[in-house]
Amino acid sequence: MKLEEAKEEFIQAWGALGSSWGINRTMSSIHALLMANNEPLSTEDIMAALQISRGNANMNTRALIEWGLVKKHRIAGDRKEFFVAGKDVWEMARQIAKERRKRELNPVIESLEKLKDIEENSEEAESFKKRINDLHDFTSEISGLVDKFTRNDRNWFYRSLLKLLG
Amino acid sequence: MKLEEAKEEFIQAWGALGSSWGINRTMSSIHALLMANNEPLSTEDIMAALQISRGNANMNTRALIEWGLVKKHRIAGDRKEFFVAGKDVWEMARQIAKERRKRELNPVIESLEKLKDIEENSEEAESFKKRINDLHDFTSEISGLVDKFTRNDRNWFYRSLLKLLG
DNA sequence: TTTATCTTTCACTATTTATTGAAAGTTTAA
DNA sequence: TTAAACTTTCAATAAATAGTGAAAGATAAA
Repeated sequence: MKLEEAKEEFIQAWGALGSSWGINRTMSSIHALLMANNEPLSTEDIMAALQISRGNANMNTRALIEWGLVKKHRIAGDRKEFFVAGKDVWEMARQIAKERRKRELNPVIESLEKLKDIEENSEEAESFKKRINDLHDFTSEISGLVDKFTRNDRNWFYRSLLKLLG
Repeated sequence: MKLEEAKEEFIQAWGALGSSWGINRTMSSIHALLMANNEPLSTEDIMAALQISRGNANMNTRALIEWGLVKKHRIAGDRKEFFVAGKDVWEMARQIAKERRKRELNPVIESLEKLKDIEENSEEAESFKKRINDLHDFTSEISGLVDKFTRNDRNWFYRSLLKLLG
């Protein structure tokens, strides 16, 4: 397979993965494009490579920066902004986990906490309370795991995982 | 808080979580509705509770059954089908992990494998190959972990997790 | 069989989400 | 300052996704 062809397929595959994870296709395509290219790319490069509008390119590079997956990069003597993707896969995973915990897990945990105090004591109410409690315990556990994962250095989780899977 | 109020809020929260995970809102609302109710519910019950059409209720209960999150339940002397959600949170998590691995992780791993054989040897190609390799290693590792999680009994993963976090 | 009851399908419609592009805003070199 | 170079915003539009409901398809009691 030729390099350029491989890059295109990679952008496709990564874009598809993103959209099944609630991340929009363009955002993950830009991420893939930047991962596939070592040199920093400008907004114009991105527009040309993915055939998208300036507004779209701008919004999504900014989102990637917010997620901590991409960094701005200045090139001396050029006024344009350039973008580069982080190079470390584990660091990338950590950033994604961190964002998603913040956006998705935390709100659900909060909701579940609010739902804990139900004034009724019927059998039905007790059974509902139990489920809510189980869910709360579970999501808190996962949240704690993700937190440890995002806080620790790269090797910590990797070593533990190898031990776990060994 | 009153029980009925709590149920409604739970359905809301679970629906919102689902949609940020690429699962449609109705599907996760039905799931929440069934989790909130011990007794089996019929399609009509679901239609009434969530104010949705028959077609929609049918499609999404079927999807939940495919995902292994909900089971059909027959009530003697009644021709209607009733539905119940599984009661065990860990079992639920395992089913979701299993489905998502199949639908999302596996295709990406396949793509990455195909991308490994690039005929070029330029510096750029080598660097791209390295990234693809790193990603492949990472996704395979995660896939392996998820696989162990889905195959083993509830306590295995829980114990491993505690060890990992200890 | 027949027929009443229940389930599934699917073309159409509604809703939600993503994208565009032009105008407004910002920055910096001269 | 000014004005060229670049970035951001946002109302309008397009595209994707979800939902409806009526009709067709099953199923099973009589």
